[in-house]
Amino acid sequence: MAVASTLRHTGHNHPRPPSAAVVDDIVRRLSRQGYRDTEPRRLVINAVAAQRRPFTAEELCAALPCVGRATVYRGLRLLVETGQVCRVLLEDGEMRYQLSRGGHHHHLLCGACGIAADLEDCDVEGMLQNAARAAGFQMNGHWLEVYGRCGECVRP
Amino acid sequence: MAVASTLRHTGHNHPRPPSAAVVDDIVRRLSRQGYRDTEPRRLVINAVAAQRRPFTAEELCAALPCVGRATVYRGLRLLVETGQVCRVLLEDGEMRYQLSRGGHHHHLLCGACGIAADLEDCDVEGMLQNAARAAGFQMNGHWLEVYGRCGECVRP
DNA sequence: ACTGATACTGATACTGAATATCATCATTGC
DNA sequence: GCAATGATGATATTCAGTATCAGTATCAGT
Repeated sequence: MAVASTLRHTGHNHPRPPSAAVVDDIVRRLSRQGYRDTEPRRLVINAVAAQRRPFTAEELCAALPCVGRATVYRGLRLLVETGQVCRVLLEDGEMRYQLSRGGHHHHLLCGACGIAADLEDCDVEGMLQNAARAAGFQMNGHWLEVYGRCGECVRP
Repeated sequence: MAVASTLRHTGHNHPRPPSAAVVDDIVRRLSRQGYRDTEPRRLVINAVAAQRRPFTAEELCAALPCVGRATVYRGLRLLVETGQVCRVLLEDGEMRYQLSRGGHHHHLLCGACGIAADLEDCDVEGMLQNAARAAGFQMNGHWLEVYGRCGECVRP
């Protein structure tokens, strides 16, 4: 039902060389939880860290032709479950993924170039808590995405 | 990747008798946009209006064994596109649908019984506008879902 | 270093939601 | 009524995601 949105793919669109430190960090955190350090898994993490914008599981598969589909999907799911990758909901309902920089945050999603920036220092929680309580509802969590145009795409 | 959540299905769970006025209203609005008034389509609208909680397309198909699958899917999509049915995002990422009572609003989603109440009178827009602008972002829209427990499910 | 328990991999098969196709039918404007 | 055309639904198809399972790699304990 979801339809891929047409994105204007601008210059800042190349996969970035993933910093080894970031990848090592993730592997270490997985290790601490009993997950092994394998080459295919490192390849997946590497590819995830190389993405510049929210990606789909299929895109990851395409970027990793030498890693089995099942392994890519399992690796991605593991990263989501351990909170190292966060889900990003596009305006049309499509679900994508992105390396999480940790902690609770929301995304500013540019409909033109597809970039997702993090929105921090925003106290929606408090406001929502109050509004929910007023409706006799006990709030435990929320999901928020903000759509629009990033600075790069507004100016010209 | 999304997994169906286990819901405690409480008493307030029967499909409600859909008010003919609501259905007629929807049909009239579709008519105004050039869509025909057909029996299968009315059946779909009827079933949508009868739902007590957010539903999936498949649930709708199951509730309408005498209407073709394709027709159910087309009907539902039409209602979403014309803004008469809104999408509801569950905490686990599953997408469901619900009859929209019109206008922009957010949902209070009970993880226990699955009910979705509307959250009104909540000025997240303003706060988000400011936060986005501060980040050099031009906000055009947003998606917000609130998760927790409804009054019914908290009390006992 | 060796080894055994076991977590991981990946080719393949499978599932299930959603859509495309297309001959037939129903609705609406005239 | 009647023609134009939008809608229907059986069927085939696509595609993302998962289950299976035999074989492999990893790592803790020796």
